[in-house]
Amino acid sequence: MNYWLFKSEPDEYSIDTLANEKNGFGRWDGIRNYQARNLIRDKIAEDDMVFFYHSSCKVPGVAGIAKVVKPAYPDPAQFNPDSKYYDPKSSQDNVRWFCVDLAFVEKFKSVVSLQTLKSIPSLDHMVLLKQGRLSVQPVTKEEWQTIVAAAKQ
DNA sequence: GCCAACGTTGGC
DNA sequence: GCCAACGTTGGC
Repeated sequence: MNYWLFKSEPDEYSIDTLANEKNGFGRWDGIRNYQARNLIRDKIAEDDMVFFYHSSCKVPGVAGIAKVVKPAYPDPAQFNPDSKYYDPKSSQDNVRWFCVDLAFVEKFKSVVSLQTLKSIPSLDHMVLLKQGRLSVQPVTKEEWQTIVAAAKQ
């Protein structure tokens, strides 16, 4: 079982949005970056655990936990001309983009802010702090446990 | 709103 | 295959 961090702008889709999904899961679509695509297509499996990160907002940071309930499948938005995620270069027999389904697990009492993450020395090498822009990224077990512990304080 | 740090595109 | 121009992300 592996750990990941997924970023979302809470104005678009927040941990509360996921928690309130009627069917109990939400589709994580709209990934249009090859590095992120390769991770979800090739590495992310059912039951993997995900930190839900809020970006581009007042207090950026980890807002809670989700879980992968369906591994990678073709993102329908790439075929939909009305979607902002439409990709004319994609086709059914040449699928470019993939999505996964996530289920809500837990919302932290308060966001573990980016500022807090930066202040924890053992997180120095986190991808989040090294490569700020990647929207889907791996988290080590140690990093996972450190951040969960910080959330419980 | 600014801007650094990327990623992508397309001419050559 | 190089690289300039452009686009995007995301913290501040």
